[in-house]
Amino acid sequence: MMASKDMKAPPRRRRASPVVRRADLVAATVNCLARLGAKGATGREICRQAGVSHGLLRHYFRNPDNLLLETYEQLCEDMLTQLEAAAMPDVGEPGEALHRYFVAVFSDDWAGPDIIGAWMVFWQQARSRADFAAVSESFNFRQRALFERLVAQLPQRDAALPMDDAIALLSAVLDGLWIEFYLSDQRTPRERCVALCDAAARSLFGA
Amino acid sequence: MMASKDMKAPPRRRRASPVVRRADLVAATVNCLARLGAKGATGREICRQAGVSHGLLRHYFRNPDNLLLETYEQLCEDMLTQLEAAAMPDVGEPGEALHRYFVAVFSDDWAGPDIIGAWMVFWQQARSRADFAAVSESFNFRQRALFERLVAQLPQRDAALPMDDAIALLSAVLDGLWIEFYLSDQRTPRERCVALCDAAARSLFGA
DNA sequence: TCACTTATTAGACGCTTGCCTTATAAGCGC
DNA sequence: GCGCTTATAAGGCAAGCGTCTAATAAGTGA
Repeated sequence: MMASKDMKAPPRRRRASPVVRRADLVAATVNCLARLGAKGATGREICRQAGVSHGLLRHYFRNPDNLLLETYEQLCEDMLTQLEAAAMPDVGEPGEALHRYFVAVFSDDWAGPDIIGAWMVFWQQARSRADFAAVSESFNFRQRALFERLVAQLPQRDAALPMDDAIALLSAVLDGLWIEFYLSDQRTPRERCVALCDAAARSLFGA
Repeated sequence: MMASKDMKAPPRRRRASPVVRRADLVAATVNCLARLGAKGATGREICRQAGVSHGLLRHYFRNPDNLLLETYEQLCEDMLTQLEAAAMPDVGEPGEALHRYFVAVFSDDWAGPDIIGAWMVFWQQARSRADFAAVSESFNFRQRALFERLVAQLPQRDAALPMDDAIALLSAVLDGLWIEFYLSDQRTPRERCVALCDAAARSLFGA
C-alpha cells in the first residue's frame, strides 16, 4: 500500500508580507527578463522563478503587464537613488564626482547584462505604451538633472560648445557605451568604458 | 438553397518566386517587430501580416527563430550597403562624407521607430544566442571599418585623444543618440541628432 | 482558543502558438 | 494541352499562456 497515497501535499505556504512578496515578484521579473528576454518573461514563468503559484500574480498585480510596469518604476527608482548616492558627496577635486558617477553607471549593479537586457524591453514598451513612456520620461528628466548638477561643478572653460549640446553628447556617450558594453564586455571592458567617459568629459568640457 | 454552399473558397493562391516570398516574410517580420515587439512577432502573426498561410513559413524557413535571424542579416546588409553608398563618394570638403553618413544614419530608413525597435530585439538575442551574436559582431566590425575610413579623411589635428578612443566615442555618440531619438523624436528631433553628431566630430577630432 | 481576514494554491477554460502532415492547384517543360 | 514539380493552404495536436474561480491554510485579534 502506498503509505502516502493521497497526502494533499500542501508543499509550502509560508506567508509573507505583501511588500516582501511584491518585491520578490519584481526581482523575479528582472531575472526572467534577463534570462529569457521579453518573450520568455511570462507571468507563469515569473511566478515559477519566484517560487510561488501562478495564481499569486493576480493577487498582487492586475496582470503581467502591470507587474512589468512596476518593475520598471522600481528599477528606475533604485538606479537613480544609487547613482545619486555615489556621486553626490562633493569631496575631492571638481570632476571627481562625475567620475564616481561613471563608475556607478558601469558597476555590476547597473550595467550587468540582465539589467541592460531588461532595460531594452522597457524601452520598447515605452514606444507603444503611454504608461511606460511616462516612466521613461520621468526617469530621463531626473537623470539629466543629476547630470547637469555634476557638470556644473566643473571649472568653466571656453564655450566652444553650448552647454546643452555638451550635456546631450556626454549623455549619449554613456548610453552608447552602455550598449556597447552590453553587446560584448570582452570587446569593451568595464574599465575602458569608464576611461572613455572620462576622456569624453575632458574633451567636451575642457581638460 | 445556398447557392455557394461548399465553394472550397481557394481565396488566392498567386504563386510567387521564392526570393520574393522570402523577402515578403522578412519585411513582414520587421513590421511585426515594430508594431508588436518581440513578444508579438510570432510566426503566425508574421504570416498573417504577409498575407500568406501559416504553413508557408515552414516551407521557407526552418522555424520562426530562423526567420528572425535571416531578417537580422538582411537588415544589416541593407543598412551597411546604404550607409556606404551615402558616404563613399569622396566629394566636397573633408568631413562632408562623415556628415552625409550621419544624415543617413538618422534618415527615416534607418532610424525609423520600427527599425530601432527591431534592432533592440536583435541586440537582446545577440546576448544569448551565438548565431545572432555572430551577425552582430560582423556588422559591428564592418560598420567600424567604414567609420574609420571616413574619419581618416579628416585633417589630422593635435592628438589630444588617441585615435581609437575618439572613434569609439563618436561611435558611442551615434548609438546613444539613436536611442534617444527612438525614445522620443519630439525631445530630440532628427536634425538636432545630426547637428550633435557634427559637433561631436568637431570636438573630438578638432575643428 | 476561536473566528475572521487574506495570502496562497490549484484547477478549469478558451485561446494562441509552433510543429507536422496532408491535400490542392499554379505554373513550367514537353 | 498534359504532367511534374513545388508553392500554398489548411487542419490536427500538444503545450503554454492569461484569466478567473473556488478551495485551503496561515496569521491575527479578541
